[in-house]
Amino acid sequence: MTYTQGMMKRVTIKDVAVLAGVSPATVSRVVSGDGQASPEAAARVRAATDKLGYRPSVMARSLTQSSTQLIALVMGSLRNPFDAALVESLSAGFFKKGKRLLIVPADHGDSDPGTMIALDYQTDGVVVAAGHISRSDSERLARLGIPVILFGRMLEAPGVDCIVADNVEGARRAARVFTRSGAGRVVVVRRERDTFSDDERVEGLRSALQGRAEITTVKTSAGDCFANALMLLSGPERPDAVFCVNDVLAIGVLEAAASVGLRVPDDLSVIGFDDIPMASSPSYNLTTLRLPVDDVAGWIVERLLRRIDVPGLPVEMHRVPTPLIVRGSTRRVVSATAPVHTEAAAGGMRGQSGK
Amino acid sequence: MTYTQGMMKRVTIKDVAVLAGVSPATVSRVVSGDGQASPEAAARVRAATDKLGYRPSVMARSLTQSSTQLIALVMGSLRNPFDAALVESLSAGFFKKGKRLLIVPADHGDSDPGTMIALDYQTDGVVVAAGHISRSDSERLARLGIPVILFGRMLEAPGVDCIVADNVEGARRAARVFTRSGAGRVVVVRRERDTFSDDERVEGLRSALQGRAEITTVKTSAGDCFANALMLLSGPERPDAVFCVNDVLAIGVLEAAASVGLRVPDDLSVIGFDDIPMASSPSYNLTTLRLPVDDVAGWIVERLLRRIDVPGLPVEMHRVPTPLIVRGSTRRVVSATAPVHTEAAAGGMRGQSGK
DNA sequence: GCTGCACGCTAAAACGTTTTCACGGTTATT
DNA sequence: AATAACCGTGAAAACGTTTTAGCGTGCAGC
Repeated sequence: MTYTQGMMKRVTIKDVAVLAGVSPATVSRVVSGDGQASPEAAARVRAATDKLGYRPSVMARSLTQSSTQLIALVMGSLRNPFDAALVESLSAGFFKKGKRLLIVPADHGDSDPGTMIALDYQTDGVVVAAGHISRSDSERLARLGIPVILFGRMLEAPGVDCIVADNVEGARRAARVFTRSGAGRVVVVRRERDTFSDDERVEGLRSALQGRAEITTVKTSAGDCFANALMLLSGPERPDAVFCVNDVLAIGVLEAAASVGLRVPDDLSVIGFDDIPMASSPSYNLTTLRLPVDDVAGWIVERLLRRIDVPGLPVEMHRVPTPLIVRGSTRRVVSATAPVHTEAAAGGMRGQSGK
Repeated sequence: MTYTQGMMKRVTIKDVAVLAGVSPATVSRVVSGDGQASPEAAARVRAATDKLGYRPSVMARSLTQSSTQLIALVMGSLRNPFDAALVESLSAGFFKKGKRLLIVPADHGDSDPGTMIALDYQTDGVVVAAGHISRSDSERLARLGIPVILFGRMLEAPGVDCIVADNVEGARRAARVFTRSGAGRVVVVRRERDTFSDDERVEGLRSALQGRAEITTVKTSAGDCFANALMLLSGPERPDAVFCVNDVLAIGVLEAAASVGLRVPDDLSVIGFDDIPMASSPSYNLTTLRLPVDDVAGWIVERLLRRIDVPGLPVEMHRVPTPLIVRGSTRRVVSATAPVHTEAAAGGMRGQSGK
């Protein structure tokens, strides 16, 4: 099937103007809504736009105005469900506010493609959801008045707001669970590449466990986690507790434990981080530190819009709480003090027995 | 910490021109690379751009040129890992070709926001990865010379290329596995909302099983799948085979089966669709029809770029093969004729061992 | 009857590019 | 030697908007 080659010209403000019998300026004022126009002129213009199906060109508009309604989102792999959920939530949040998301894959060879694209397209803002932004780049953006939000990492730089999970406190909660259940040998499973958040989580656990348990660290990719955990759990010095810097790794460990016949949580406690949907599935039932996606996305949207509105705002470093979600991968202990979220099981009140 | 309010003006082609001692036209020619310029002029211009950190404004450029290098991606929820992987793969693929992805959340109230945004931003193309595009909208885009790629659904419309999994053949392969293992009661689990692909999959299975098995259909959301499967599997008329329109649902069924103590594949065969990474995890080990993400994304990228280059191209309807990946959730039978991919158990060679 | 003023509108400038046109100066072709 | 082709360049137009400046009109206040 071929079709008419008649690639029609775009309908412009001029077309509307002649049809409505007014000047382009008047059309602009009616369309953008702010200027003054007589009711009958406005009516004629509206009729014309409807008839022609006119839509203003953002490109042309952004030449004279400052705003493009575009936000650059620097994102990495979406293989981790948490990241996928974050992108989805951000996308929905910004869309509702009339902002559009421009995807920039991180780590694609070039240095800081986010900055480049933010400049090329005159983005209203930049959200760095994965990867990093260099100080010099962020300063360059700040100089142009383009605000930046950095997730998962702290950076003290002008025009850069940061939002990071409360990693240390989360890890401390995990440590408390381990010590209560009398874990003596704890293994920390983390990603191969060191990130700010992973460092904080591991360091938080280590300091909280100081002297109470023997700690060893394993680095692995998500893909190899199962195999590595297999070796670890079938070796001579088997740990009795494993802390993973995210749920995906934790699930790999759970798989391995099941595979070698270890009973969880009796023989082995496992705690993850993020609370992705899979964590609560019956076959995993993973105790974890929740990193509330929608809260994160919500804060980012609010904060960025706010900063776009009022450019002078001092930067903010936001910590989002990471409540402990107790499930079946850790032994239930009587909690004396710590406020702990538990999940109401179908029938009975699981846990909750606060003293 | 406050910073200098000095929101510097953007450095424009004029600034470069005066610094290099040439006209803006020459700068443009040097920067865009195609025009003719003397070596020494080019050198001076390049020195100037480097010194000032000049980047051309895509917005301004797109006024005179036709291209914005922007592709609108209409996407839905990313909760299904397949969709997340597709978005990631598309993003990487287009980025490598110099195109940027503009996210448009589908089903956000407005009718066809994809069309709107494609018009507003003068997108070079539109990829509909989730949801639909109406015939009138696609025709409107075609009239403006904006090509559309539709994934997961067929639409005969000018300027719209379609790519769809070979659902019927995939479902037929599943049916063959079921009949070989002597399944008599087959349940089809599908999503609540009917989609083109789901319809094809279900219809494919139904027609292939015609008269050989009793088929009933269950509709469920991913969230309720476990609960619904629980009821189904503990009821009186327990099925001996379940076909799910995607892996996420299949995993819910597997969870439920484990929960009620059914042995898979002895008591129950389960087949999914997509082959998401989780499907090959040891605790699920799901037999499924693979929908190869990277092939899909690759085709979309190639096709869209091709069509942007040569606008007159006749539309194409592409079917991507859906090989059967045999794993542990179905009984192994001696295959006489069908070419079947199996996974090498120990080594982890995915697929490849086809006869 | 003037002056001053708000109103509705248009003409024109501005935004930052690319592209067309024209113009000298070389170099190649007859 | 005359003419044609070509090359590098700059001035200016064009792209589709918004915004500023300005121009009549009608109206209130003296």
